[in-house]
Amino acid sequence: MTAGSLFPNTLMIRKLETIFPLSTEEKQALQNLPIQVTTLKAGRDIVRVGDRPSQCCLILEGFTCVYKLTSVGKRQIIALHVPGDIPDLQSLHLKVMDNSIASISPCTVGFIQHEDLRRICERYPRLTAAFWRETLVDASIFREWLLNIGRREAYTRMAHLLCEFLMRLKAVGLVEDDTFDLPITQAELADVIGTSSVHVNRVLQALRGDGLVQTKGKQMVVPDWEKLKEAGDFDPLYLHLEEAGTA
Amino acid sequence: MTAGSLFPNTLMIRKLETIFPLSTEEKQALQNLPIQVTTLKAGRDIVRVGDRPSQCCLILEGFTCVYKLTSVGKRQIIALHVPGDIPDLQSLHLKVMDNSIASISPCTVGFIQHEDLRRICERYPRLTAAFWRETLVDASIFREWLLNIGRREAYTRMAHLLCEFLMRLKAVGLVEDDTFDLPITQAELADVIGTSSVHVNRVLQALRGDGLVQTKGKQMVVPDWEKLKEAGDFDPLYLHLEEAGTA
DNA sequence: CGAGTGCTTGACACATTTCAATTCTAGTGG
DNA sequence: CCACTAGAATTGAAATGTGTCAAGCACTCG
Repeated sequence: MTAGSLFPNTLMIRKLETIFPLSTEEKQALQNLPIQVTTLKAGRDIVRVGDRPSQCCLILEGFTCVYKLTSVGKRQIIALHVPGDIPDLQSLHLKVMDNSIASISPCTVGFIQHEDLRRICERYPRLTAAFWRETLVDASIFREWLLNIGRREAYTRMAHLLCEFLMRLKAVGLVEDDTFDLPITQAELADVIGTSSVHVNRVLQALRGDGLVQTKGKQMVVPDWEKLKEAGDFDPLYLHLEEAGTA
Repeated sequence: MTAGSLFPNTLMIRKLETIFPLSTEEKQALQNLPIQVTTLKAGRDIVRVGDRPSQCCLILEGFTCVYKLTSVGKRQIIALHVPGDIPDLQSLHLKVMDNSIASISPCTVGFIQHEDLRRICERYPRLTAAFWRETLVDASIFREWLLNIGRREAYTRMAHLLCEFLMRLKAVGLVEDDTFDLPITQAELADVIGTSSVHVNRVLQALRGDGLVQTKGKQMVVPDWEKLKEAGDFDPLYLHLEEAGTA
């Protein structure tokens, strides 16, 4: 699963291209973007609240999360990002970070300078649109998470999250036989769905008991996609994957 | 409070201009945007999930909300919008609406065709940036709401919401003497902060009892901003108002 | 003045949190 | 290769925030 090892930017190109085909020139421009690749252990901050970054961070391998803290130290994970995502693309236009970003699993990430991104956006307006759209899909996921956390109970929330993960990982080729890696701790899952880790544990047991998921260590198996979808009240519309290629 | 009555677009221009000054040409282009103005009663849908709009909706007067429904009919309000906002700007790049938008109070709204917006974005890249930024601020608010709903209890959530409202309404000149109109039902407030209307009622009583807000009908008075801020665990960073004009 | 809608209140049910202890697991160094 | 250990998962029991139900009250508007 060493996605995009030859050219780190390939992952990003493939993803942007699912929206509308890119010209050779546009692809070339993306391919030539200078990118500085780094590896990280799990649980390391990549960007912090209050930072004024001059670069964006492209996930190449592993998982990262966007999180915020309450003044009493409670953590809410706002978003999970998988290879191909740019979790702080917003920083291109919002000077100060209003959230932190951390690695959840060991990660490879690449940093791209804002100025370089701005340059190719100026030259290729369609790339601007593509990047803009990326941030809009992120926002759409936030909206669904708000519904999920605000109006569904923990069992459903968790099922919903698993559905989303399955679909998003499938989209980047990280699912085989309804099985995917979920290198994330129960305490972290709790921070995602806004409950306690104890409750996450119980909810996962219930889901397993109902035959909706099986766990093999860090691996998740979804034996019955339709059943999980129903349990999670899941409609993939908000991921805006369908409309890809319909430009 | 008939904001922007002469030229409906003026409101939008004023808001975009808080980010960086616009050239006469850019302002002219915005001013000339064809816009179709309509008035609405409270509680009317403006756009619905599944729609594929060919226009965006600019709020001129009144309040609107973005909402989503659970399959069992529970509603979560994802966002509240005030005059000057464009709640479905996302539709410029996401074909299918993943949420609905409704008026909360009687409203005046203006519709702007996507093609017109696209045209001036092509011609004036800085306007693209400005619109993009608008959607990024929306997303930032989603993030804060996720923290709010996921990790704070109802009392704090409500205080936080009031803080946000006060600041956002101040930014568009709709606050006088720490007083602002909140033409929104308790049931709707419940849908905003993800609780029941009964609980909203009790929480509001508690806030009043603690001297954090006073209510005069539909009006809200905030006698002690610092105290409310603390009660709401509120830090305005996420609204990205400060950095305006620092271009 | 009636009617409807929104607000308020009380009592009870229940999902979820918190605390605390125990078991399991993976990674480390000897 | 095994003992050791820190972190993660699991379990139980009690505390609590919040939802639900149901009824009464109070506006507002025609």
